[in-house]
Amino acid sequence: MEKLSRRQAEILQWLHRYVQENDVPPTRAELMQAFAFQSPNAAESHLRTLERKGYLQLQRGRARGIRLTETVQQEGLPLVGRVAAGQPILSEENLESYLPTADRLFPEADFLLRVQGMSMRDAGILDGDLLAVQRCLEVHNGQIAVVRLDDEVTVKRWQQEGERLWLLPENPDFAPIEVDLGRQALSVEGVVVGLIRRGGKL
Amino acid sequence: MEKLSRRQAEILQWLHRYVQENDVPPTRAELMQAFAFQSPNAAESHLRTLERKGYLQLQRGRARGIRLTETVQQEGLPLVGRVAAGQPILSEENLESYLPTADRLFPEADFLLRVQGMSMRDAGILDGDLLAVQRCLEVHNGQIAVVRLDDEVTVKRWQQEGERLWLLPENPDFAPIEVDLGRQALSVEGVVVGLIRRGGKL
DNA sequence: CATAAAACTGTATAAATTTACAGTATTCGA
DNA sequence: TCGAATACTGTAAATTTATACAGTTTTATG
Repeated sequence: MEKLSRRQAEILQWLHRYVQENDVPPTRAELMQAFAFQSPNAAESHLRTLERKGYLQLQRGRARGIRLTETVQQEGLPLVGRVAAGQPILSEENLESYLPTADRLFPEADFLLRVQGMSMRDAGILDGDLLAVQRCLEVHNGQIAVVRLDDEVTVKRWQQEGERLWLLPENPDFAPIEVDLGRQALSVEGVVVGLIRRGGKL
Repeated sequence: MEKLSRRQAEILQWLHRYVQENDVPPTRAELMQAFAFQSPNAAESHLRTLERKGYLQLQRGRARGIRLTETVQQEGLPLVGRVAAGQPILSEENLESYLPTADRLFPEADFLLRVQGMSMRDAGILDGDLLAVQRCLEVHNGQIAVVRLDDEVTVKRWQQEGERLWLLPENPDFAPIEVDLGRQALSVEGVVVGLIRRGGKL
């Protein structure tokens, strides 16, 4: 979406608050008053600009016919299922669905990942759970990380000492993975900041 | 709130849908068209009636100045923390806070309960987790139930054979609880239908 | 530096919208 | 059965609102 000038962003923000508070979008005159414009056309042209840039939609010939575009209102989080080899984790192929409103519960999260397997059982992470993941470059010891190793995405607890990294499962049936960061390619997809479990198997 | 006639309810419902779909309340003329009235005053007087009965608020002299009263729109779920003895689980005293939008993730749930203790660890339920609970009267074997026993609220897996009930923890460090339904008072608060875990200890 | 876009003033008017007034027929509770 | 409330028709302003047109000044941007 095309970038907004400072003034335009200011006006868009005001529009949001106005609708929030009044349940009705404002008129040109009201926008004019709020910003102390001397002309209704100042309001009009700002609205036209915001429409052109895709932030709202004007319904011609209707009083207060201003529709704020969805994307600005609430986003939700994309849900990543089975991760295809070689694909970026948030690519179309991996997108299983989309949970609206999930971003409200986990404001820091960037996406949700469906857990496969029981290797983190003792950390309270079961097969089928959805992990809220925040993208990041660095992981601190003790955090649970989502990493890609040999084109496989895995969730493990991070334990690093210099170049030596252990990816620790939380289940005695699984063995820790040892990684030499100097030799092996490993990419960090993010850290786990939350969990959602839904439905039947409970 | 004063009762609505069939026609009035019909109109209120239409108003709700209209706002939902258009982000703007309708004009008298639009309401008139939708119901095939021959006069805008039919719309006007219906709106006045609905206002008098408290279902909406008309902003005089403003185009589309119709505010629908915030009906108890089940937005979000109440979060129950420590449950006080003798109090109904959803009473004011027990309400810790309120998670807006959580109802979207767990449509069947009636409230959230903060878990205390590790007795359900092996079911992936850890101390501090939030359980989405659906109120119900009956629990089936194998479901995880929220029950009140001797004025204490506890979360356990349900295993019943006739009058004999076992409340099974999912952690070898805890002992099962045996209940004789004929003798002991036990009230079912609901069954677990989901789980939310947030933040740091991950 | 030229040119476009941004950010306005100022005026005017057509169209949209609210809202008052004057009725009629029907239903419903007391 | 009587009055009030419901559910409308029909008309006509008064007011609100959108929006076109004609400008000016400032700020980015290639």
